[in-house]
Amino acid sequence: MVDIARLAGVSTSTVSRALNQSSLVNEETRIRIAELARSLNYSINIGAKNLRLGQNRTVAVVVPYDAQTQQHLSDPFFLSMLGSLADALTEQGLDMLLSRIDAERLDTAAHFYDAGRAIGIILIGQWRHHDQLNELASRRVPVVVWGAQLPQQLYCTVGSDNVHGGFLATEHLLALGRRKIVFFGDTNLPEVAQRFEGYRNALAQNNMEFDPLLCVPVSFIAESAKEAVHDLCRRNVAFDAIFACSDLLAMMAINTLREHNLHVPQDVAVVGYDDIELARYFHPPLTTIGQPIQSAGHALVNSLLSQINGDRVKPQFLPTQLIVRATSKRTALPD
Amino acid sequence: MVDIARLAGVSTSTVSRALNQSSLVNEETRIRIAELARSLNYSINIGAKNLRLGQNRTVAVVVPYDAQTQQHLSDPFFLSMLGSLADALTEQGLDMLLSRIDAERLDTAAHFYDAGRAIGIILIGQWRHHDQLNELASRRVPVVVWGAQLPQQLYCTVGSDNVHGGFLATEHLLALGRRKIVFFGDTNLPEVAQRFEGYRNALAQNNMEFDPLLCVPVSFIAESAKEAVHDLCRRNVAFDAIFACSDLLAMMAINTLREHNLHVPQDVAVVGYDDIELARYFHPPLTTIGQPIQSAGHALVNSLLSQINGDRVKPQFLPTQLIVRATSKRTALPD
DNA sequence: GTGAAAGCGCTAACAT
DNA sequence: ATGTTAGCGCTTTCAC
Repeated sequence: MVDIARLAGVSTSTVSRALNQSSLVNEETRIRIAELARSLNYSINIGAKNLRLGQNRTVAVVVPYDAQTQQHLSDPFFLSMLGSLADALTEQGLDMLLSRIDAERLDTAAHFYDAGRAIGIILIGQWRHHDQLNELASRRVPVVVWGAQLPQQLYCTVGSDNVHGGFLATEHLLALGRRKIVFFGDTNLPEVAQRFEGYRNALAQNNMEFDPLLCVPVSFIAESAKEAVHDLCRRNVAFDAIFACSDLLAMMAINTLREHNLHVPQDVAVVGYDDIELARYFHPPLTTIGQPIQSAGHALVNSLLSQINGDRVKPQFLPTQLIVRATSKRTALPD
Repeated sequence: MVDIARLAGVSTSTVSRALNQSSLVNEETRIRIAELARSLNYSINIGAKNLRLGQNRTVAVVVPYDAQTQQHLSDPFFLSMLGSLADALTEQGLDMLLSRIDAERLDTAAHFYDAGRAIGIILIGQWRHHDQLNELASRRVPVVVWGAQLPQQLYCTVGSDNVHGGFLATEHLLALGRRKIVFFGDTNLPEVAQRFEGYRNALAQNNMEFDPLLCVPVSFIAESAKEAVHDLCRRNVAFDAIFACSDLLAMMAINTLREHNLHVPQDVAVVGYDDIELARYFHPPLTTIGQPIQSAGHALVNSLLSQINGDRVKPQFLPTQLIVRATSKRTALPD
């Protein structure tokens, strides 16, 4: 900037004002300075500007990385979420600092805020550490979490209506006449627990008893669905439907069923969760529960900004929607 | 920091030194300061530190966004790449600033560098603007591009060996006895053009003539593969194999072939490109060309760092590999 | 309309 | 081993 000032024959104050479109500066000099800056490929140093202004336009987006189950960025659902966030942040003129942290230490996400790197944190997935997130919130670190709303929650979440989603999926399978519906998911994770709650609600509403044998604790990595199916077959568990907590699990389950010579949807109907882009292209096209990813990005960013703005923000639910495709088509049931 | 200094009864210099593990500071006071800092959730302000030191540990990762074809972050391949980059950057203690830019204005990516936000740029995909990238490089903006090596290239690329990949795929199909191999891809894109070159090389090596009818300009969005297949069938073009430039295109093509009652691999063998995670889970499991994504992240980051370090860096090729699965199984050819 | 000077939070000579 | 001081690149009072 000092170079520009010298070349333009003015002081740095004037250059600063010119480059910030101040109305106090002469139109003619402003243009001269602007052109000089462009020809030198000069841009204002954002770091210095932020330091001086005590401001910042960066948001940290943090994807927890589960060392145990290895589900990190592998699920396409995350990618859609990142895309949606990138759009929403760009719209607000915010930059996105992307990072991964150990899912067991969600509290470390605060570092970006403490170190002044970011004005707030968007955490994709809440995993098992409700307590750590509460601690962040009580420290007044601006944070929004994509996940489920839990009792005694101090932090702000945005998430889809998991209970309703689980209910929709199960109700749909029941309406098809399926009676032995397997649930695939790790109920230790809050979101999955809520989907499971919806599953049980649907059963209860249809006066059906819940069979613990049919609830299989499957992590989010695809291989675990494969093993789960093998296991069910090995143990001769009778089932005529699967509700899987992610599309990836559903797809993997379908492929594994095929190995056991079980047909989808004739022998086993399958419903997934997320409605990732590939669900539509899968064979057979996958019935699933859609989450409104586009709104998700905006909702997360808006919540964060309100919070930074000092407003009290409430957890937010986004609607879920049943998308019926071929894996749950009505067919003559095998006996 | 001044607060900590006051509370610890020392000067800010001492606090600074203590927090930076300087050996000049008394062990006892260092511990006292460290504990004070922890209890106050204090972290050094990175912006100020960077300003003072004239350093920076942030790399901008830029994903061009093609307004025309809308391929932005939708391809799972990008996600793997982001994951790989996140790993490689973290390993080096670098932060990742993620953003999307208009694919027609790749030069705007330099802004992050000019504004001091990042020490360099990693661009995922080179698209159509070789010239803009050359301009960046001649301005000495540290930049590495995931893409193809082109003639008269001033910037550094890292990419898979596309020519070889295209060759492998085509050679494989020819070895299966396929004779009318359709190529799906937009040869305006350098990487695709190279895969096409490999395709033609394989044909030439087998003394086969290239039929322009069989080269279909398909963009990277899935829907275009669908239309392309419909179009081929409508025009009664005879073909017995497809080599698609991405797995997504291959999958979509397979689904569309099914609508035309064409069986994969019996009627039409299919080979994709990328080996995305879902390729293995698809039905039938997809034969494809694998790119070493894990090494890709490291290669990109290392190239960038060498460049910043002042070394001359050369474009880098990563090996491609044929992964044979079910969509190209040897079968009795229909006549 | 423009310039001089102070200060954002930090570190590194240079003292002591 | 610790304190003093200057300055990183910028913006913004306060003068003129």
